[in-house]
Amino acid sequence: MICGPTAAGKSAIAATLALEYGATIISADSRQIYRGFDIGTAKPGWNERKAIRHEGIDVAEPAERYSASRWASMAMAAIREGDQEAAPLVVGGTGFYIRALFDPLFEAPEIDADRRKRLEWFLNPMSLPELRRWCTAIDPLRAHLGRHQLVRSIETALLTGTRITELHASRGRTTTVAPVYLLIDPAGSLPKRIERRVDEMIDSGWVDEVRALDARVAEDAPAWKASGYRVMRSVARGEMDLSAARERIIIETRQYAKRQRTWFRHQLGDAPVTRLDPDDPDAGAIAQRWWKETS
RNA sequence: GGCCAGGUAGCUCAGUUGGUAGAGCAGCGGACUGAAAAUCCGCGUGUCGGCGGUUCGAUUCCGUCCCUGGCCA
Repeated sequence: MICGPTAAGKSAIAATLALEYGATIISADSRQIYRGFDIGTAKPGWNERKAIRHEGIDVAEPAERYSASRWASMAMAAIREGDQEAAPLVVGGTGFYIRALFDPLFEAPEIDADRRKRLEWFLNPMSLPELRRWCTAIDPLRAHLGRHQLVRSIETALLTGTRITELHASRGRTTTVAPVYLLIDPAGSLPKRIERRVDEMIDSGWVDEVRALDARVAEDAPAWKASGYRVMRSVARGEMDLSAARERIIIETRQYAKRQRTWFRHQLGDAPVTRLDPDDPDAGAIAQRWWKETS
């Protein structure tokens, strides 16, 4: 399990290990799942994908709403199918997905699509404080969360008759794999790395990619939520100039990396964590040692 | 050189009819159980350009100097 903030250099380290030991890489990245969103999500190139087996990339259409549980079952299947010679390397920055793999989500009761749609019709126009009030009444332990979580809490409680809070409590743990983390985080050089990577993306034709996507992908498709893509879309449409967009995207990416760091600081549980600074001259050796201890 | 407009938080600016100041953005910390690159929550002392003066008290008024932009020479 290799994790860390965006642009930290995870994939280079993962690729080295995967090549050397013939491991499969399972991408734990909620944006690389979308077909066509390549440059801005920093997908591995074709050569790399030819040399190393990758799972979890290009598995959904841009307009599809994906989910952590869907990712987790895909990843679990890939782990089971994989040959036993080399353990697969789960690598990515989507902490929530990774946690869903090792610490399974609660069993969600089926919700009737029609009823759900009708309820969302009612809930979606509500202001945040209003949603909060509803959630306080229905499932108070979740009333401090964000908009999406509030809606889901209310939906689940109303349409299944059971609160998410209760579903958590009653969930049976079915963990079959235990994570061993290699946390990659360049202490001070992350902002520079982010800046460099955004420039590389722009140089590789990101604007053209976005222009083509804009022509065929619905404006509100989930894939557009990948950071930078909405800003790039304004550039493609001539509403913003490239240098302003560049600044904005660098900021967005930094903010995302910060949220990732917060996640990895607190949400990894009791699992063993090896820290690796990619700027450390011994980085390669540390990665090797980590792999050997893991296998 | 003269005239005008400015100099307040990292940035863009607001404000104080004299009682030492606050927004947005940035930044920092946090939450997170089927949308997670998402969605949310919390955090603001800064020689109010420098030095003098008036005043019980000046970032605010006066003088002077410095800096920036514009116009005129």
